[in-house]
Amino acid sequence: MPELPEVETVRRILHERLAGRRITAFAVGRPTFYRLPPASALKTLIGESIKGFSRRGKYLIMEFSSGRDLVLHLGMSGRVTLNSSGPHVRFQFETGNDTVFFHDARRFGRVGCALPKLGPEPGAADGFDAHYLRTILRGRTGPVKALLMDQKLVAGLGNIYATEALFAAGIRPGRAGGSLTCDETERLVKSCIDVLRRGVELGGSTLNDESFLDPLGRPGRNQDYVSVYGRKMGSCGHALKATRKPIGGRTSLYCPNCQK
DNA sequence: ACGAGTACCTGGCAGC
DNA sequence: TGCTGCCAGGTACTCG
Repeated sequence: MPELPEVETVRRILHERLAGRRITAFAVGRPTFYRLPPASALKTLIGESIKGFSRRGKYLIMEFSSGRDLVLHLGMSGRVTLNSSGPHVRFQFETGNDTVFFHDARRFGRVGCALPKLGPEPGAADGFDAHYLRTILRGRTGPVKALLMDQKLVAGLGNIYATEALFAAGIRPGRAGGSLTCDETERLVKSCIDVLRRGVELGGSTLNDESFLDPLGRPGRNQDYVSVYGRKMGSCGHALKATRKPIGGRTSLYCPNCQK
């Protein structure tokens, strides 16, 4: 499922390939997302020139020279492909010699949505530091993993990277946010930045069947460096456990030996 | 303000 | 083999 590194991988490829191009056609598939601008609104993008692609958290932003933006969220099964169609195409557009397809089997993706309020991004010069993390965790009784995945507090982390960051910092996912020591908070800041940076450098994570592929159909390489997520044994050599209660509605893995 | 729960959706897979 | 039913997960919503 696309988190910050996967979305950034998509952004880089689309930007490099499509910046400066003009939209010549736009088509909407069926059934579409339950939230998508009407086809008539999308059709008004025909003739617009693509200034480039930017990103905020997990949101991909298509910027036009006219000043208009189209905000895209890939949900958990969204994919963008260049010149390669397939099932579950929700919309597509043509520009130059390329056709860009937006696929989404589970239809959790969104298009044209307004960018919501998002927290700072780990690794960006954005204010995500130990002071900030201490401030948002102070007094919180909810599990630290749920807080890390709350996009209003921290932008970009989903289940995979939050799981990995907590493992790297030696902190159990179910710990109350407010229970972290200063030392743990500092370790967690560093590990969030590290796991996301490595994910971006390696072109995202392509786990077994939850296959992320970039717009050119290439898998990421970060899965070879995943320590916990989707594994039975951690990279530390210990058997992993799932938290008794799901966190934020999803199962959470940790190493009972290395994470306190 | 906070935390917990649920709807949204469907491919894939475990279990019978 | 073929069926059922459950699980995965990001966001937005409701409820206490």
